[in-house]
Amino acid sequence: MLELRSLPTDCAARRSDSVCATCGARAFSVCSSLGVDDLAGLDAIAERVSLKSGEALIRQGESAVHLFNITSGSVRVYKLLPDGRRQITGFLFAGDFVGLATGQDYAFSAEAIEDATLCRFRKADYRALIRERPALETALLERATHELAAAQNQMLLLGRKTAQERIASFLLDLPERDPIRPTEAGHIRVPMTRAEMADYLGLTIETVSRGLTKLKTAGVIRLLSLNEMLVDRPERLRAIAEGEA
Amino acid sequence: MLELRSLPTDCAARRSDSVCATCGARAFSVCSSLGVDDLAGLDAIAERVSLKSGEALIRQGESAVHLFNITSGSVRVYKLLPDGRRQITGFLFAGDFVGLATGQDYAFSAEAIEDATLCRFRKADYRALIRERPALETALLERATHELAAAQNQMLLLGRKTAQERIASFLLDLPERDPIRPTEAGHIRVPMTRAEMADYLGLTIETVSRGLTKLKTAGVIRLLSLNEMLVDRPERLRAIAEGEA
DNA sequence: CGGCCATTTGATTGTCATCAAACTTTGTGG
DNA sequence: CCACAAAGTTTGATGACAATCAAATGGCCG
Repeated sequence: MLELRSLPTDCAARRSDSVCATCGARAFSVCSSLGVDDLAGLDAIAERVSLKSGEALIRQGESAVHLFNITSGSVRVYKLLPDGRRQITGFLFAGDFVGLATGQDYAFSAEAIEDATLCRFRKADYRALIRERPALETALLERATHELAAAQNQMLLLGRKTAQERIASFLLDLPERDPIRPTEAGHIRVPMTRAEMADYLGLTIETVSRGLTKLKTAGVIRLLSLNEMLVDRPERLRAIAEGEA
Repeated sequence: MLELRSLPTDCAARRSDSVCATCGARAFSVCSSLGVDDLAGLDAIAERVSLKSGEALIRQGESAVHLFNITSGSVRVYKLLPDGRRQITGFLFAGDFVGLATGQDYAFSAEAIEDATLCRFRKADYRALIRERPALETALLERATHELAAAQNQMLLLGRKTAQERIASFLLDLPERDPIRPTEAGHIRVPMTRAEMADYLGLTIETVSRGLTKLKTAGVIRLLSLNEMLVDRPERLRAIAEGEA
């Protein structure tokens, strides 16, 4: 199911968010995403993985042997209850890591929500590498604490915000997480479906749809297509997200 | 407001969860909590802090100069919405760190929910120390990833579980987070109020109270006092928590 | 063009919040 | 040690927001 190729060695040289000529990946590479200059060691232990929309890279309960860094595309991370209820705990984009958590088995699943490319590492290899490169570990710790802060925000959203507030918050957060910046300001790329938004926001599809319609009717946003929105009144959106309306 | 004393140097030697003769702290010390042997350097930059129940150690929005490790007692970490709605993002106990997140200002508040003692570090000092001791950073990264996994569980709880499932989940998780183990199995120490439980579970006080009463009526738990419970049917509690009932 | 799936819109229901009051525990001072 | 006040908790009645059930519309791909 996973299409594998070896990682071109000069990928370590990529620092910008432009296209990499060798491996064709858009956006950030592992190296640039960590802000570390010389990570030649990473190439040696990395495999390149291509996923089509919907394909899984991590399955809850399986042995946690790999660790991934997203090169392009988007990924959903989620947990399931026995009866099938799903909570998406995060959307990940180019530059993000998946599977860092220690532990015998994966405690979550991860799937591409659009075609994606990734770098794959064996955890054992990666741990060995880290021992020689403290800068790598520092960068990872910084990332982990950022993710923890984001997780706390999401808990506030899920525990205490109304449906309308959750939707507004989501529209504000999404563009600053996604490294693919659209040309126009206020333009939001929405690579996920309504069902995925709902499972991320702790709502149903219908409530998400109604909430977006309400924002549209209020003149706060425009729905350019199912996957593209335009924020006409960002200050209004911000006020709604914080419950000040 | 904060009572400060210098940290006795031999605190670094503590490895068990017993009482420290020198500084009087119960449970884990910084050192034992990280599983690192020789952390003499930490003592040099640590201050000892005592808090009475309700006192704050971190205030949302203030400059993030300090970092804490809890020596004894319990702490609530929370975020507020402008209109006062509160989400408690976690309860912390002896051995836990608070304030690791990078960033100019604290993005949350933290207060003691019962009398507590802590070790306080200046972030700048602590960063300098880390540079010389990679083992410390490794331990912190491990902790951070554990906390991330816990945060994902909490998102599942807040986004997709019913009131009854949330309460059952909470009663199952609490004892394994709290290092103070009661003598009897199935005995749960509940150092927080119903209001705090509610703000952690995304519910109201009334719903929490009703849920506990329901568990009691069903013969799943007994309420020994407001702050002590006994689980009579753990398998039942687990089934409820996972939505299998 | 037709079929399928995702999304939107509408009607109704249910769970939990809100409002309200009684009860219990805790701490304080006489 | 008891009496009282204050805070926290439980229990009850009602209401609101979002879920569920249901149907129509719209977009996409063969």
